[in-house]
Amino acid sequence: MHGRCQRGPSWWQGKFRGCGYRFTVPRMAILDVLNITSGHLSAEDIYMNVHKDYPNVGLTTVYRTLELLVQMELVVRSDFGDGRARYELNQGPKGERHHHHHLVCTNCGRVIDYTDFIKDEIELLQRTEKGLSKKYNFKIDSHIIQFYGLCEKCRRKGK
Amino acid sequence: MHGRCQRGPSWWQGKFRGCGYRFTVPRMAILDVLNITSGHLSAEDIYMNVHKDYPNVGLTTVYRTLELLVQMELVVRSDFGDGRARYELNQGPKGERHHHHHLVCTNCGRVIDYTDFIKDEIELLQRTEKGLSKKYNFKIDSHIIQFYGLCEKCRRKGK
DNA sequence: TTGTTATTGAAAATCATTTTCATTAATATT
DNA sequence: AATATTAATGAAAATGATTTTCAATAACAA
Repeated sequence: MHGRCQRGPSWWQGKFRGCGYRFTVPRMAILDVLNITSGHLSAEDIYMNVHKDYPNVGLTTVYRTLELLVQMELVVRSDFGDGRARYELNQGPKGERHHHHHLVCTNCGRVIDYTDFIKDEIELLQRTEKGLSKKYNFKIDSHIIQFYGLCEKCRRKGK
Repeated sequence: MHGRCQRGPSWWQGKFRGCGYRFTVPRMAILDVLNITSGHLSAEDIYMNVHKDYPNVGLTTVYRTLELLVQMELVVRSDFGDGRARYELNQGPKGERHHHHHLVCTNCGRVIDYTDFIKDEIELLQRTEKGLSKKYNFKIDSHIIQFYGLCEKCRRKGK
């Protein structure tokens, strides 16, 4: 690959230092896992991945770091209704934010990100948000849109 | 009031019997609480309310009954991200279903139901669902739309 | 190199929810 | 109405994700 990645260890380090936090080995390891692995990882998933290379990083630290990363808006936490939170990086390697919503399979738990149709949704959301803000004097900061159903595989299995 | 209520003990009893379930005192008490109290109650909330009149109904039974009611589609379970599930009756006293979405205050936890803009949303959702179903061969059964932010009160307090 | 203090890991605590299991009670049957 | 059947119940224990506690460690400024 040519060129260098705009994100990665040194960028993260700067971000941490800038916020007054220390850039520690466990924190880097956790960010690495999130960066390399695609998908929606649970704290346990992340812990197990980190554990391969850094067996002395504890689960507690994973939770604490994730909390910090969410607060720093480097990571997004989602809840798909299976009793455990899921985490994913908020930004791609170039820093672009992939605003997306989720399709969640209620049978196998698979989560599909989709960015299609987002445009229409955004438009509706903006209208709705404007209307709701006015009517209820409610300041909207964020929203959740999720679809639940059966994924291709589980449909075929006739669940 | 004139006329009689289309919903209530005897109707519920019929529904239960029809499904092959017994209509017990705890189940009636729990439905009563859900019927009388408006809003989004946690299992604990319901337990405490039931407990006033029926001190020997246990929390376990509340959980079990709620699970049953959700499965019977008499009750809707929601998750507002505070670590406990919330429950509300799916139908008003006349049997009408109030399809609504939620505004959740991230400061005080207040939840506002809204039915405005639902028409637009439904339309968009149908389009989106159709598109997503086709593209990902995903059979969509349900969706969640929730807005998070600050309610009027909390805004004034300058949170 | 050293001091300061944020960060860490292990173990214990928390908290909502679920499971277990012996007892009770709703309903069908007599 | 009395009895039998078995679904439903309640108390206590178990579960499982997440949080807290606290003494030890390590990042980084001086």
